[in-house]
Amino acid sequence: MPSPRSTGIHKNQRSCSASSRRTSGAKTPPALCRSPSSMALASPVRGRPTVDFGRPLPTPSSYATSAPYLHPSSNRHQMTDKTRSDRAPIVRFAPSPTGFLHIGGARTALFNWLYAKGRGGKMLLRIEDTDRERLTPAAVDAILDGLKWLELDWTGEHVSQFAQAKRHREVAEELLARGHAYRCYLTTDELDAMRKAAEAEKRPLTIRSPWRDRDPGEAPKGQPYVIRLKAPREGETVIDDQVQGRVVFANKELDDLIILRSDGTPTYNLAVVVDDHDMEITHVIRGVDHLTNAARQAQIYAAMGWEVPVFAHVPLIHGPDGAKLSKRHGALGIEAYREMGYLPAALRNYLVRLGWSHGNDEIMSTSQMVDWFDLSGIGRSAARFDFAKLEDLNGHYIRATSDLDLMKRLEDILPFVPGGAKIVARLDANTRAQLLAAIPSLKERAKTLLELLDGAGYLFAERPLALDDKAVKLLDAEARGRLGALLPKLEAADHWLAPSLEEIVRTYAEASGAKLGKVAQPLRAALTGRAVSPPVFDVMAVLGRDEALARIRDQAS
RNA sequence: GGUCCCUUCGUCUAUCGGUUAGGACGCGAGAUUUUCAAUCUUGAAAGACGGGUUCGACUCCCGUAGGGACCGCCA
Repeated sequence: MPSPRSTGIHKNQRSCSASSRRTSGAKTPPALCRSPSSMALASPVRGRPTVDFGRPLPTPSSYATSAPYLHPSSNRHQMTDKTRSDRAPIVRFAPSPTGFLHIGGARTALFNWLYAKGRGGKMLLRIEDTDRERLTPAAVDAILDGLKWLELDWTGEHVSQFAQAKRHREVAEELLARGHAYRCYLTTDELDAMRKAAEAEKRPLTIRSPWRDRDPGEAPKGQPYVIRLKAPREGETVIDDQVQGRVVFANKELDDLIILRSDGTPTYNLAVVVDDHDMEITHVIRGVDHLTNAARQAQIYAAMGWEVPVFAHVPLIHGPDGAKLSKRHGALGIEAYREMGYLPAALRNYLVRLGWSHGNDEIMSTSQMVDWFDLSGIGRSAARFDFAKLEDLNGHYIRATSDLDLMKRLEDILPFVPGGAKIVARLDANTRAQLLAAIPSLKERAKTLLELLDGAGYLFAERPLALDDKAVKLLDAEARGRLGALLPKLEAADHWLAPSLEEIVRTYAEASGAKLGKVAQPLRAALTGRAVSPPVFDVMAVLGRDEALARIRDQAS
């Protein structure tokens, strides 16, 4: 649905209407649109009415009832919200180190980074490594390298979630002590049986542990247990999401999530909540695949009486066929894009426009992105990855990059690209200077650094040149004869520069009654071994007098 | 299956309930041209479907269809 999100005003009108389900509107302080609809639903515990447990809860562990009722006409909600949105945001990028940094993660990081940068805030980096079995140490480096290559910086050192396990356990214990959690002695066998039964009866599985209300004294001594959150069974948990709008979950659909495993380690949802709270994260910007987690996390926040951060769940990136990004498509590590010859600025530009827009702006500098980026510009539908558009953008950025910078990028990727090692071996002061001189004409026609390198192939070719099929066709007897006639004129050139060489060739072509193409194409074939290349006069100039003449001589008759 | 989300040219998207529905990529044609690009001009190309609300709906509501996410002692 093309939802009206261009102006915060409109969105607010929408969200404040009684019929609307959505309450987002990041362009204006969220508080402004909270007034009638969400105020009444708001949990009065804290300023932010993100968690709503609706009607009074049956259990003593009721979260909402412990706090004093706040009359909707009070402006405290707005005050609190205002305070928060005026504060510089602290966001985080929190990848799990199970593999490389993929394209979706890169965009999430970008969005976080832009949001923080544009508001004087900061982005923190947290590695979600609580699952020790799936942890790959190399993955942490891959992620760090990927972010660095994309030029997305973060504040301070990256932190390990696992390192906080003790703190997570403390919070679980605190929840237990305060009656917001319980020890559950359900065995995996019992759990499996419940799953199978649910499947057989074709009813949804919602785990209802009998230990929730059992006397802890009945607990079997020495038997392993997990700690589950005593989640509310009635009412609703609502996420006021800056992208997804107001998303309501019926509490009866959510089961008591495990917060501490039987081995005493914290689970993801607990760890995330504790860390986000401790790191004073104000805005959680992540993929929609975490939307249901947000509901569960909101329950933990509520149980602890902590302030819930602003949530923004961004849609996922799909492959070209509309299905989830797989390894066959673009689910490559970010380093793969580097090795395919894409520029970080181009990738950033491409990624920022995937799911987010600023009017009709397509090509934008990083500082413009920082100025313009806003949560309200993010759409709700998934976007497909389109290499053609990325290539186009990359071409723009290649042309806009200075020759020296391009040279540097080229040398950076040379060790990784096919055939790169050979070029590296031949790079010396002389060839490097030649390459640099060739870049202006090369970058005009390259969409990736790889294409640029391919175009530079003539520089590193050795005599006698190998000719491709089209070049062979170009160099027929007539053409070779022309080259023979042209050769002495070129040898007599006063200056070996493109304009003077062009002058000589044009004069010859006119005198011999041939179209310029009839001379230029054979020249190109002789000089580069191909039918396609940068302008021949530039090629000659870059090659230098001796090499160019020698190559022509090789083919002339 | 349950819960939640989504649906404008092939793709990314714009659109304050009133527009000949705009832009970008890609595709076609032309100009330019020593090739290929680049550049310029130009063409084709979209509101999933069905109801409602309204003087008026791509826009708001409901339904249908299609797509996606989640449903672990993974993150």
